[in-house]
Amino acid sequence: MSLAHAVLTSLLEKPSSGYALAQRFDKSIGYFWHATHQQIYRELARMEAAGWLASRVPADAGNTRKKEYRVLAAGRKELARWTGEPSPPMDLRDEFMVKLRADAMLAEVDLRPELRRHLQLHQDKLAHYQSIEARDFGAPAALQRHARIQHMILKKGILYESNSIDWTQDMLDALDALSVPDTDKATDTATRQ
Amino acid sequence: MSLAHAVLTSLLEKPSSGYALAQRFDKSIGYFWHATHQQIYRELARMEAAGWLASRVPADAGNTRKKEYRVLAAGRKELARWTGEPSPPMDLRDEFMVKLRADAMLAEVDLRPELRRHLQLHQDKLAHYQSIEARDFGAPAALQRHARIQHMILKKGILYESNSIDWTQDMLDALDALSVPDTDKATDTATRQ
DNA sequence: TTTGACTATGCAACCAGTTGCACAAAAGTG
DNA sequence: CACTTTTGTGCAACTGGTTGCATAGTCAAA
Repeated sequence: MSLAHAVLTSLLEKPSSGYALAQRFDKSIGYFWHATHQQIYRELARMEAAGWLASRVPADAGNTRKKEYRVLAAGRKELARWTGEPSPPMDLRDEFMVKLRADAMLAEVDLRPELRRHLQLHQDKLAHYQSIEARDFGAPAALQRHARIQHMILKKGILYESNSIDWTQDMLDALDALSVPDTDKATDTATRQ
Repeated sequence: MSLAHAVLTSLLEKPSSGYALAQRFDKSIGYFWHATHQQIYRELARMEAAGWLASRVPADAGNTRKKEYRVLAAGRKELARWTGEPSPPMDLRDEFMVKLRADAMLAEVDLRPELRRHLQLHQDKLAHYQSIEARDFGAPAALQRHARIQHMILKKGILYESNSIDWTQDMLDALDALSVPDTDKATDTATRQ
């Protein structure tokens, strides 16, 4: 169970309502752990029942059902415990790679338009990350521990996107090279591995 | 549903039993789409029911329950259809990044041993990918379409691992710098491994 | 010859994540 | 004033993935 811990971390950074949490999730921890509002509400309810969180009606609630959650000592302790556990290495689960591999066998679809679309998405995301970097980590001073670590995490995202841009471009070039040449329709098969 | 399509692709590359498929999965398509034997058997049963696959008892079955599956025209068609659909960009889901971020707030656990463990795992995986590359894609000739594409996919894995190695090393250096107070620079070369 | 490792398939229960829907107050817009 | 959008919470059903267990034949070594 680690959505719970992602939520705990986010709440530790700033006590919030479920809604605000869902919003924030998409643009910080959500880079490495996406979640829908449904999942978040469900986890908040569970964790409150487990005594990891407490909720209160915030000042700006009006007469809405808005609730603000904060982390209790038990939640903090659980988060520390979990943080010390070993993690499995991230599993890449890239649907598009499967499609490319399928197309390597079938050669029926031109995947270049989709590659170009992905290229654009990666470029947008990179630009977005870089603007966050400039805004939040531009000053070379102010290097507190938590800021340093968060900066490194953001850098991982930046690295990943740059990487993806380069690779996608190479893949496009390779497909161009394959589709231009005059002949050789090698579709059949018997592969290794 | 895309485990089904990953299985179709793999079967298209080579008709196999569920067991063999599960084995192979771990070292080819499995780099980008992991699955347990349970999932694979379940998908095979579903797809056979849907008429995408046919099974037969292979010659080397003895009197075991071994079955060999192959892709039928309907399965091929479905795979082509799916391949043409747009894919969502891969979602990174990295538990360890969440832990780092939690530790940025808590500062209770030393995550460097775990980082070193991950560094080793990435290095092993990179070495493994590179040995596959040397074995299967070493010859600069023989560049058939499907081999070119598969090589590019492998390269994506290589790029990702190199990337991860660099970043993990940087993160270790950053944590070293943070844990040694006041003495600027002293740790520069101390931790290179 | 029994034990253990490996090949091979599968059921059942569970847990996590997704989707569709519904409700309701607040704030902005024509 | 009516209308839409945004903020905010939540249930129910479903799908996909994981875990534990059960079964059974083959093969090699103790």
